Order: sequence, then structure tokens, then C-alpha cells
Amino acid sequence: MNIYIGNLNWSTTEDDLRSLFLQFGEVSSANIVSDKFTGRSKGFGFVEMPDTTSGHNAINALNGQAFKDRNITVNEARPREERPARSSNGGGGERRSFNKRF
DNA sequence: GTTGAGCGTT
Repeated sequence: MNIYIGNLNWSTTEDDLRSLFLQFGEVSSANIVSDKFTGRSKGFGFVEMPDTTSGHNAINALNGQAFKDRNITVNEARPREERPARSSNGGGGERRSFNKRF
């Protein structure tokens, strides 16, 4: 299941989340979201757990708890499949050429 | 060495 972890400290890493959730069950993968443009971490991440029961258990246990001196928000992550994947429009891209003759 | 509402790419 997908779990959203917000209000994280900027020093928090994916390994920290994985270790934190490993205490409650198996962790398939952990990911920290950061700005692609600015490069600074947004301060929230996602954790994938194969077991939904352990996921809910971890959520109920870690939600609202203090992590790295910061209160974190743990909830089910929203489905990101609704968002269209950014496909490279390169190749055959319609290029609007400005008419040199005005 | 900066900052703080929220839901993410391969």
C-alpha cells in the first residue's frame, strides 16, 4: 500500500522512513519527494508496504508522532496514477514558427 | 548557509 508521510524534517532520508516503517512491517520501498527544479526536499515522502494491515498499523502508530523533533503526518497516499505521466514530446513536436514576414 | 504547505518519479 502507498503511505504518505508529511511534515518531515529536511534532514530525513528515505532510509529513515524505511527503518521507521520496518518496525511495523515489511517495507517495499521508501521515497522522499524533493523539488526537481529547486532541488530542495519538500519535506514529505512515500512508503510502499506489501502488507496493508502492517501499513494501517504503521499509520495508526506513526501518525501524529514526533520524528526528528518534528511532528509527522502519516496517511494513505493518494493514487498518482490519475496524474498523466510526463511523456517526452520530443520528436514530431509541433514547433510554432513565427512568420518572419509580418 | 537559506525554507514549512502539502501528495511523488522512475
